[in-house]
Amino acid sequence: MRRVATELGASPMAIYRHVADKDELLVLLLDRLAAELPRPTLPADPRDRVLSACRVMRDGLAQYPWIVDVLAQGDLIAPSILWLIEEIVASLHACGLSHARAADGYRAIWQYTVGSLIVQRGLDEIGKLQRPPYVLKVLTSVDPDQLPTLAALAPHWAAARGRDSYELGLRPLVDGLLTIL
Amino acid sequence: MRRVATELGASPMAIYRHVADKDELLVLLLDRLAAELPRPTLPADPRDRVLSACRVMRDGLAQYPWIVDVLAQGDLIAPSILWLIEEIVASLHACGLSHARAADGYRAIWQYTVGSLIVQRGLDEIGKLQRPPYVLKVLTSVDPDQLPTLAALAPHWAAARGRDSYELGLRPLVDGLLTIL
DNA sequence: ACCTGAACACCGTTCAAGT
DNA sequence: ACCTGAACACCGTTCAAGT
Repeated sequence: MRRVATELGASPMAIYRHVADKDELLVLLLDRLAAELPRPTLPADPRDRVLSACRVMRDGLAQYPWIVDVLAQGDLIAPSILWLIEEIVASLHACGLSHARAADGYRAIWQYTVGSLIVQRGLDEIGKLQRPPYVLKVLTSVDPDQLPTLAALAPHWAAARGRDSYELGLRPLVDGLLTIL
Repeated sequence: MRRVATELGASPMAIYRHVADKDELLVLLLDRLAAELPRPTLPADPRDRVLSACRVMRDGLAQYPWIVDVLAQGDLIAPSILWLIEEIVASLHACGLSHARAADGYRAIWQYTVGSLIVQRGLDEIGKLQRPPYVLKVLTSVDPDQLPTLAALAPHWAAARGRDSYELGLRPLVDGLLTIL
């Protein structure tokens, strides 16, 4: 709030005439950014449509690193992004899922998306600080006798850093959701 | 740091003789909690073993709400929990995944787990505050003409609050990871 | 070797006062 | 109707000084 105020050339309290608290300002900001999000034409195939809509959601949320902190607080949604959620649940439904399963499916996708964004942000922050990642150090210096598989995976962790981490689980997750057992 | 200090009956700066900064204290604390985690006997079937190990990880991390904030910072790992990660990647490997795919699979599972914990914590916080959830209000008051599927799902969101949100996507995700296309 | 007190540079927010 | 200044109750952390 103080930083915004000085950037506006006003006192911190001037903001509180227009907004109840920090949370309200963040919802308004989030909603404005959501409204500016492009609405790309999505594939006709419902399964591809789910995947594409998810990627649009992820990319939109990944645009600003502070959004993740807001999402982590929970109970915040941008009304002007509802069309995207509709797109996802409608496509899940079109894939043959019941309404109940589509709702659960969206929740699972949402959880995965939030997690991916948070983990990615963490990696980016470490990368910016030029500090060697502690997680990587621990994972690549395990005792091969005690933890053989982990030791064998050592070279894979560093290689994985670069690739898009969202795709890793998105396809499997959506595949799994659409495979009714 | 100040709260810990007063709880110990010492000055805030006394802590800094034993620990470099807040992060170091948190890793030590996280590692101690991880060391105390029970090591249950996991199912022999590798697929069930993955699922069980994931649930142990989730339950361990869900024990204290502050852990989520620490994880959100990124680049923190408790060395004394490596046996569980070994368990997961070894089981994925035993299911037929290559080392590279097992590493990617673990990352996907990790992302989903972090997301699930964060979303769940958010819901719990709102529940504690007795405030009616804003997300729920928005989702259950959509225009049926504009967003028909979302409107049809309205009753499902409230019902979903109670159930365990981790299970929602864990099975589908692991199923999807183990289904090589 | 271990701890303390004062201080710095931050937060979000309340409250009374100004125009 | 809109804004300001001082203040409150917090943070993590530095730095010099104490025993």
